[in-house]
Amino acid sequence: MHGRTNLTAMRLMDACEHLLCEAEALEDLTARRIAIEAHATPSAISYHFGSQEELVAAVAERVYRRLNAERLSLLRKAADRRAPDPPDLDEVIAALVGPSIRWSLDPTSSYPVLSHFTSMAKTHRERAPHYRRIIDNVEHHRAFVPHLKRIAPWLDDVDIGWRLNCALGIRSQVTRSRSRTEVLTNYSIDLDDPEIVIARMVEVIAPMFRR
Amino acid sequence: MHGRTNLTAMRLMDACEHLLCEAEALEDLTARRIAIEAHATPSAISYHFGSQEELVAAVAERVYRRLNAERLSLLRKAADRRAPDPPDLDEVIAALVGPSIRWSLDPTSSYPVLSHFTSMAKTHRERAPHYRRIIDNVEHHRAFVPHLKRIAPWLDDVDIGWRLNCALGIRSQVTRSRSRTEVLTNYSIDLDDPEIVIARMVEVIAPMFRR
DNA sequence: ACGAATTTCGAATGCCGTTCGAAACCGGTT
DNA sequence: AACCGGTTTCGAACGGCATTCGAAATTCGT
Repeated sequence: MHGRTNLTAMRLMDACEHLLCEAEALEDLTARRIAIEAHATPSAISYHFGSQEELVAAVAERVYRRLNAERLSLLRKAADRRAPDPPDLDEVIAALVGPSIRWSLDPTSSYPVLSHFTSMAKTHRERAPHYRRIIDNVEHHRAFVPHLKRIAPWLDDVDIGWRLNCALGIRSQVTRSRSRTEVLTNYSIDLDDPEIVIARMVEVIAPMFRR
Repeated sequence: MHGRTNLTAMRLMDACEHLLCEAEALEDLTARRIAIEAHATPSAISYHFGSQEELVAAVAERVYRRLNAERLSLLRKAADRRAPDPPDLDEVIAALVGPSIRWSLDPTSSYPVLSHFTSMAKTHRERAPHYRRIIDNVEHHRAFVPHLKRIAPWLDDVDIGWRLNCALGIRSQVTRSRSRTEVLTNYSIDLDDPEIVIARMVEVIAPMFRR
């Protein structure tokens, strides 16, 4: 009953993810198109997920898990490399923002799902539980706190969290407001090269954690 | 013909602005509701603006102008206070992000128009000319470049533009992802006090412009 | 006061997401 | 092999949406 382990439920999620990646704008995603691509009918979406909104949320959650796994893996690697000393600050920052940057520039990644999802959360009521469950989930960001605290022991948890939040804002600006970033930097930075962009971000974020 | 200096065109813009401020989500804004509030019919929107989208864009542009005027006024004030010496860095940053922060916390301001507008630009095709005209307009940001360059002469235009862009990302994060900011800072910062928030932002942005 | 141009209106169009009852399908029991 | 309850699929609705368009109404220069 209403299971999402069902075969067509899976096909609906895959179709939705694929369409979200291809879609230039969120309005290109319609229940009818998803259904056709999944060889099902629009009512299957309501049946298995309750609504199209919740289908997208389920897909976004799946993609988020993949991205966060990559982030945490890089963080662990950075911590292990220097253990038992504190990890390298630049490396930690790169672990935080790197995966998003690389995904957003990789045309084969599912990054568009995430940007479409957050804009959908704003278009519909953001307070809805199936949105908050995903948006307010910051466990994967909290994992960075203890490491950053070892690097900058003079900052307390609030300071660290605030700086983390600022770093995420910078990342969003770069991944989501590309045209603005281009104009402000006079088209002089190669925004297609993830490593250049990450280095630029580290250059700006690292000083937040230094005296 | 299709003029937006018309009386009902004005009433449509006012109604649209008002509804956008009240609206919890963008989906609450419908052509019918706008028309009712403006004592007109939905077709009046198409007639005067071409589409609902373009009506919202026109309203957003109007609000943007008010916000940017405030920003530039603060910047000028900061420059004048120290002339002919370079202005105070903290004051320049406060001029850049302050108005947005204050507006976003002032329930009587039209700030919701701007956040709804940017999320609408993402929902519909972002490349459409009436979006780019507004989003890519960064003249009011460019005005900050020469002042920042005097403060940090070792940075070139690209560095300054990049840091400006990062500062704007931080601002967006704080104004638009409030619940995330709250969680990451353990609810320990009073996000309702604009001056506290601005001080926190200066604390993080200023180091970008120091050696 | 007339006529052309501008503005308003209301019905119709074609989308959209979702609902709902009937049909189809499935695995386990007689 | 026939049956059956639970699960899934389907297709025809429904109401709401933005927009179009021709006809009515209004405005304004003459």
